[in-house]
Amino acid sequence: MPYESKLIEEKWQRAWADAKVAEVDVAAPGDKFYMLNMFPYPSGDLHVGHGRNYILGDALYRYFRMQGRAALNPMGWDAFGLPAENAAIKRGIHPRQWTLSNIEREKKQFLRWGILYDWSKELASCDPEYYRWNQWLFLKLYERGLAYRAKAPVNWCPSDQTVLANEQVIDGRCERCSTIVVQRDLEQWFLKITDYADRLDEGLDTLEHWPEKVKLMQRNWIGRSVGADVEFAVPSLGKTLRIFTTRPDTIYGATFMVLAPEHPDVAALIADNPERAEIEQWIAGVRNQSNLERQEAGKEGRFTGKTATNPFTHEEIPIWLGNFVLMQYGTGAIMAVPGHDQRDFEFAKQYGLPIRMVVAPVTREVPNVDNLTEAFVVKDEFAMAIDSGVISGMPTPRAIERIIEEIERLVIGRKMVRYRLRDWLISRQRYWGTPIPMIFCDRDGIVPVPEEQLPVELPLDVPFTGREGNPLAKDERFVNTTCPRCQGPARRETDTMDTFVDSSWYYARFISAKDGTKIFDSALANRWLPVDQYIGGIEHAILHLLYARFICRTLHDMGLLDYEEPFTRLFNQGMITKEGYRDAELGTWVSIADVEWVDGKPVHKGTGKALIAETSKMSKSHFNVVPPDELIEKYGADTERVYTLFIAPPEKEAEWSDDAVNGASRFLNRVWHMGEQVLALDGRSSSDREAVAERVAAVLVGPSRHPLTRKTHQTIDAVTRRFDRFEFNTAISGLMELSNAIGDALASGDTDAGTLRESYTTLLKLLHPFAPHITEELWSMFGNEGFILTSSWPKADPALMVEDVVTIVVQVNGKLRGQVEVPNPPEKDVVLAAIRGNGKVQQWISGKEVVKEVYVPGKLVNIVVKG
RNA sequence: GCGAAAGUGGCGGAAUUGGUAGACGCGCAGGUCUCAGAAGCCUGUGGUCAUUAGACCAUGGGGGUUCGAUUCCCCCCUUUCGCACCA
Repeated sequence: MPYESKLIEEKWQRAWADAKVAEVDVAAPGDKFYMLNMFPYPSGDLHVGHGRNYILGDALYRYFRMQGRAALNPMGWDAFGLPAENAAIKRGIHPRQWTLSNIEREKKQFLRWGILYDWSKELASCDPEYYRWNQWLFLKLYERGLAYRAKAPVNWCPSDQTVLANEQVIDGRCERCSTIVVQRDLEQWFLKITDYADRLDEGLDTLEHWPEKVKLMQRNWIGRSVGADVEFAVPSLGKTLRIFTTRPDTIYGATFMVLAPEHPDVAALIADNPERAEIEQWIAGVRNQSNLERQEAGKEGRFTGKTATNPFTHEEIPIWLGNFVLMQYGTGAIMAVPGHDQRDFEFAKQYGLPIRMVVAPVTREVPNVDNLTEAFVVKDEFAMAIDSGVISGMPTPRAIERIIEEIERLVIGRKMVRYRLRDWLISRQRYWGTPIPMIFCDRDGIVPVPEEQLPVELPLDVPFTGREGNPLAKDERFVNTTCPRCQGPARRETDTMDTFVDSSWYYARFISAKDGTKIFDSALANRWLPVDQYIGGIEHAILHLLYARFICRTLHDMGLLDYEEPFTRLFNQGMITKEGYRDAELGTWVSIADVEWVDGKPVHKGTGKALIAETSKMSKSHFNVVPPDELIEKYGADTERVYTLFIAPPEKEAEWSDDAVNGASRFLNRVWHMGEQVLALDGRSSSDREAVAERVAAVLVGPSRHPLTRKTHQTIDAVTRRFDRFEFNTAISGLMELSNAIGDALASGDTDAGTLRESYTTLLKLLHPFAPHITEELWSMFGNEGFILTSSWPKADPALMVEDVVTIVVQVNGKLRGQVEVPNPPEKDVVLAAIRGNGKVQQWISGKEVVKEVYVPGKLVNIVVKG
């Protein structure tokens, strides 16, 4: 009987769905295991690259089920977002309709892959029943002072009349229309993630099962720096300017100050400067530049005309403005120490400002300032302060501590920890998102929408032109409302929330997805959270995961959750790439249908122009997408699953190869036909004396120590360990080895039916997470009741795993001279060959007299050689 | 520039604590079956030399530790990724 993947797969997909095998009663007791794939944005078609992510999760889910865990594996949709709105503008489909039809398509695809989700807990962020809790969360954050409104510079596309996210700005231009993006100051809503910077940083230490890489990226993003804030007096203004520095020990070398052009005190500083007009013009120019342009322009600055007093040297030092000082970090002002900071050094050189050395290498001469080509930046034990008052002679780490004490004693500043992290700007001038539940009243100002009025529903019948900003702002029925306080006329906030807000707490909602009375059930959430295994792409290493960690802490502080960390274990799978072809001159991508091969080189069919082959992420615009449908049609979903996990270690990027899929297909076909052979064998021998003798022998002598049994138990052990370590590729190779061994045993005919059957059914169980349909079918063909999915994971018997190995120790005059392991029972020749073949051991043997050779199975053998 | 990870056949990649480098698969070659092809099955497949037995060389390069190094240590080279004027 041929292996009919299509029939088998449809059959079992229906059976699992009918039996609701993946539905979990969250109130029932059990050894809970919450696993979660990052919920997808429903963009339409899923390709094999997406498949890797979900197949991997499903394999794990099935493994945990077979291990007897109460595994929960829910799925939902990150359904708000820009692409839906763009589709509406481009094709005249309502974002909601577009999104919902995509959800249907993707859901079907999950089913076809044989992925088991608990669909009873499905959620979509564009559903008012979901986003009302998003709004509720916002109100709670507002109550706690964690949501605030402020003016901030944003990316504005003058052509599209809208704000763009940073990701939507490509090389300073609008992603859609290529118009140059400008900076605009707008009133925006922020979430105060900076209040949690320290806790988010410290929490990383508790995440033992997160990839080091992700933790490091988050740590860098948060950017914790320890230093000091110091006040510098400005006598002419009668006030002080506060700076932040991580190197207070270099304060004796601070020969000037630099402020960001946006600094609030700039106006006062240049008020009576004769060059004021020019300086203001320069500031305006700098403010208009993007960060990139600003950096490319090099170091530029202007002298304010005023000076500040260095609190330690008591010198008057000039106050400059500089394009390299950022208003968003620290205090927007620095003390410049050109001798020991490269940026200050470059600025000083450019404007001829004094440079002074106040740190020197411990072991070498003090570098001569005049010959200096770069700043001397060393802050370890091998540097010390010089010419620096009380800290002179101290190694840098000690000098930093000491000078901070001094700063605090003089009450001119204090020790300070600062973070690079900025507050989270969540306003989007976009339609397809959660409306921010706020009302503007002329009398009462900003008034939150009362909880009982939630959700503030997104009106569905709005026009989409794509050219007049947010359509929500044009909808008078939505905008005009009454003030909850004074009942007078008021206007609604028309900005919607960043969709990262939606995804920052969805994992908790799954536990009580249909609860219409609260955001989630705390008691149940505390039982099921945190997520035991979270799976998703590395592209979310910072934003999504950081926001989720932040919101989890705010929920914790509201008393809704016992946990601060939402995800115990994190796994980032790698991307699947594929070769595509692009025009050698223009760089534009060409459809594979238009590629023709001439002398082994790709050329364009129509024009004959040379093409370059380039491997990249699967994308429609690169014409390198592999849709799963044809693949499943031709080989079956099980083949795609096995191939996808076999292709490479799961965390690595992997290149798709249409040829290599054959390998997985052959493997499953072999397993299928082998099953038929084992079944036939079984039927023949089950009633005869051989089988009875086997069973008697098994009881009397203990289990078989047949090599196939040993291989089977070694495989159980290896596959189990590899599952725990996410080494799916080698787990599958181990299963291929076992299947080869069974095939050999079948072919040679020297293995009894019982041993073969035992090994084969074990293979089916171990293979099930990877190829669920075929194994479920074969399992039932062997007359087993119930799903293989709900059967138990095999256990390896250590006694049956051991290879008999003899370790041979070669000693010369009692001194260890070599050691080799050889399989038991060792023939004399084998031992000698092993010794000769093992590196340099032969040199110790040759010319010496072997006085003793002992061969004892399973024991250490000494070969003592007389020197 | 700063930080991190990684370099093993034609390719994807294996190799518990240092212990027969190249498992498993792709590809390739030969064979079998066939009128022929496809699929399947069998055999071979790191390099050099050798008719064979076998020998030597090989895990980016160089050095070190060790009886023994893909693995541990030092230096160098290359690639990829992240951050990027964060004081």
